[in-house]
Amino acid sequence: MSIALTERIKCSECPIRHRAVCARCDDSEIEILDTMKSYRSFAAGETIQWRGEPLEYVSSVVKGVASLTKTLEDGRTQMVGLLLPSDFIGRPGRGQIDFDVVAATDVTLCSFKSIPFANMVETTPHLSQRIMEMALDELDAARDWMLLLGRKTAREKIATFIEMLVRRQHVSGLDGAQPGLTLPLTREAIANYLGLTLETVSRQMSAFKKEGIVAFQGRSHFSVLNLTALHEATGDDADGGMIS
Amino acid sequence: MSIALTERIKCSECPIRHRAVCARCDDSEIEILDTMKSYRSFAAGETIQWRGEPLEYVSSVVKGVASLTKTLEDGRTQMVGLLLPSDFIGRPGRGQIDFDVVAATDVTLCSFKSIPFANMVETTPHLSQRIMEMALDELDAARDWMLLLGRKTAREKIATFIEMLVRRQHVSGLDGAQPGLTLPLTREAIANYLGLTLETVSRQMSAFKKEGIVAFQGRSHFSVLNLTALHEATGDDADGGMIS
DNA sequence: CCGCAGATTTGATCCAGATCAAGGAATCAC
DNA sequence: GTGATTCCTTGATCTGGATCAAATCTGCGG
Repeated sequence: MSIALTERIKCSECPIRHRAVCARCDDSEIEILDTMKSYRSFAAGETIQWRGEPLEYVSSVVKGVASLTKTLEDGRTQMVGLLLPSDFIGRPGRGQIDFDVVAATDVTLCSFKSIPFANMVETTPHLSQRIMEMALDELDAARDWMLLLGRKTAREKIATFIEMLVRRQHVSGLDGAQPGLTLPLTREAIANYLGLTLETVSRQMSAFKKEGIVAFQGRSHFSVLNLTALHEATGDDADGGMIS
Repeated sequence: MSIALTERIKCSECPIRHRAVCARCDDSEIEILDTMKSYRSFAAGETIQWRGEPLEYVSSVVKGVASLTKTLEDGRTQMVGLLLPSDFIGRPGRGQIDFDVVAATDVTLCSFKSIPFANMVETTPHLSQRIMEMALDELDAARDWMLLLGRKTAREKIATFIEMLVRRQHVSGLDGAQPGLTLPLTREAIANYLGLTLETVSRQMSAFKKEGIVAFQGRSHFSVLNLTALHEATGDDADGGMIS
C-alpha cells in the first residue's frame, strides 16, 4: 500500500504549471509557492480526505485520478466530481469539505498547508482569479452532470460517460474511431458516478459492444468503433458548445 | 407583461449590498460600480437570457426568483440552479452561458455591461475574491443537488426541497412547526428541479399532507406542522454540516 | 501453472416512478 | 361575477432500472 516518494519537481518544470491553480501566477509568485509546496502520494483506493475532517492541506492533482463522493446514511453513494491532473482539492477560507476524496488510481498531489495558502490567496489576485475560473468551470461541469443525473436514461448516461472519456484522451486525426482508450474506474465507481447500479452499467456497456459501437480489450481498455453512433446515443444535440 | 421601472437605489442603501458580488468592495470601488450599474426588470415567466445568446450583461438578482434550466433535444428539462436575491448571473470572461435563465417570479436585476465588468474584475481583487467565494458556495449546493438527483427517492427529494424552503424562510423561535411559508414555483418547475414528473411531485406532497407533516393554504402557501418528521423523510443525517 | 478473490456479466423478477387520462380548484381577463 | 385558462390532483397502467441470484472472467500471489 505504500507508495514511492515522488521526487520534488521545480514548479517551472511542472507538467500542470499552466493549467493548475498557479496558472496565472508570475515567476515571483511561483517562487513563493515553490517554497510552500510538498508532494503527497496515495495508492489506488486510499482516502485522501474524509468528509468533515479538518482540512490540513489544499492540493492540486499532479498525477492520477481522484473522486469526490457523497454518501447517504444507508450507504447509497453518489460521486459528485472526478479530479484529473491540474484539478484542485479544497477551498481557501473553509476548514472542511462535505464529501470524501478518494484516490481512484495511484495519485500524486502538490499540497499546500491550508492557512498559509488562504493568506496567500487574499493577497494574490492571480490566485483568486484562477480559483474563480476553475470554480466556474467546475460549476459548468456540475450543471451538465445535473442534467444527466436528473433526466438522462441509462443508455444516454453511459454514452455520455464514454464520450467524455474520448474527449479527454482524444487521438486527433482519426475521425470515426478511437482505439486504445483507458477506463479509469471500476463498474461500481462508474455506477456511483452516473446514479445507476453496477449491473445496469454492465448491461448497457454490453449493449454498446453488441451494437459494434465500442470494443473492450481486458478490464480497463477499450476502443470506440463508431463515434457518430456513440454521440447519437448521448441525447445531446449535434456537438453544441465545445469549449477549449 | 410590462413591469414598472424600478427606481434607482444607491448602492449604499441596496438590500443586497453585503451579500452580493460587491460584498467585499470598499467605498471607492462601490462608487465605480454605482456609475456602471443599471436596473432591469422581468415579469414572471419571461426569459432573462437564452442559452448561447451573447451575454451582454452580468447581473445580480435584487428581488424575485429566477431559474437556470437545461433542455435536451426532445424537451426533457432539468433545472440546474435557483437564483435568489444577491445571486449572480453570468461569468466574467465568457461571452455566453449554456443554460436558459428564466424569471420564476417578477424579478429585478442590478446589471453591468459584461466587458467593462470583466475588466473591473481583472483589476479588483475584492471582486474576484467574492466571485470565487460565491462560485464555491454554488458548487457546494450543486453537489448536494447531484446527490439528490442521483440517489434520493421521490419522497426524499420532496422532503429535501421543502426543508430547503423552510431554511430560507425560517421563523426562529418556533421549534416544531413553521407556518406561513411561500412556495415560489409551480409543480412543473419543482418537478424540473428535482428530476421528477409533476404528477409524482403532486402525489408526494399529498402524501405529506395526509400524514399531517405539512398543510397547504391555497396554491402557493403552506405550513410545516412537523419539522422532525420532515427532516427524517429527507434521508439526510441528523442535521450535519450546517454552515453559516 | 494453479487457485483464489474480486470484478464483471448475465438472467429472472420486482417495483417506484413514468405515462396516459380524466376530473377539480385557483386565478385572471373582462 | 363569470367564463376561460392554467394549474393541480387523483386514478389506472406500464416500464426502465433496481434487486436478487448465479455463473464467469481476470489478474495476481505463490
